[in-house]
Amino acid sequence: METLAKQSAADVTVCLKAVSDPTRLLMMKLVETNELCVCQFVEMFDMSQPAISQHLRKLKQAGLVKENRRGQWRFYSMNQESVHAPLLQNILSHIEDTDPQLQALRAKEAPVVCC
Amino acid sequence: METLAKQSAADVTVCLKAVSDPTRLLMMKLVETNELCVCQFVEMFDMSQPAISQHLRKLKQAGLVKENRRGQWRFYSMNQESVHAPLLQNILSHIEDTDPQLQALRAKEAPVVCC
DNA sequence: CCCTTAAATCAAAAAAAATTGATTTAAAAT
DNA sequence: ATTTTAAATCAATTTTTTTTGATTTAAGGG
Repeated sequence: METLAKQSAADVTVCLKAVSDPTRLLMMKLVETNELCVCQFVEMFDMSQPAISQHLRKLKQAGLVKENRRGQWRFYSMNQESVHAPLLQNILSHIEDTDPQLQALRAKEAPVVCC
Repeated sequence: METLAKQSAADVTVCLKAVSDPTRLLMMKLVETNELCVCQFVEMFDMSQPAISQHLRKLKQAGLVKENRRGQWRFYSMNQESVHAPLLQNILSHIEDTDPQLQALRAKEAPVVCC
């Protein structure tokens, strides 16, 4: 059961550019099911807060994630309403769940103390 | 009927990086069915020969295309044996055939005089 | 052989993307 | 109101990617 939503080549490029960075691809994989806040990304990826924010900004600009403010935190999750959602899901489905990088990130996800 | 070949996130990134450039994405779409030589790409995309060669090099390094030498010409076509082929096909299937850029390129394809 | 042609390679320049440190915004809690 | 905390934004720097012009390689044809 696959939605084969077609788009222009230019649109596909927007999606691919957003997700062709290893950090952002993994971010999308994490956010496919979960909702995560910025501080969690910072801990998991061991990156500076502005760097994470910039990556999230690119994902948001491409329409791939949606932002959810709750208190002082901002949670990000996959934007299922996006034109890119079918293509993106498709791409993400090619990443094996046993991927070491992905598993390392998920291992860090639990013990987060913030938010 | 879809082969859902899974790969590591790092592998997926290799494929996405190769194809996240508008020129290279369209190159792959053209080469999905056809075999094209360098001089044809140069004419169709109206780009310098070294620029085209560099793009083809990236596609080849990622394993997305295969090279076929015939006389003084080199023909490129999609490498179906690649680990990335299933993902790539999937991505390409999201581009509509009515895409204006794609159609403009295909219109230029016929009157090529070289090779 | 020499000349032509196709296309790769190379080094340099230009353009685009990522990262950083500092600052700002804004929500909550005191 | 003031302080704290989360995260965005900004400007500057660094890194990566793309493009260019020149050169090289190699296949054919005379």
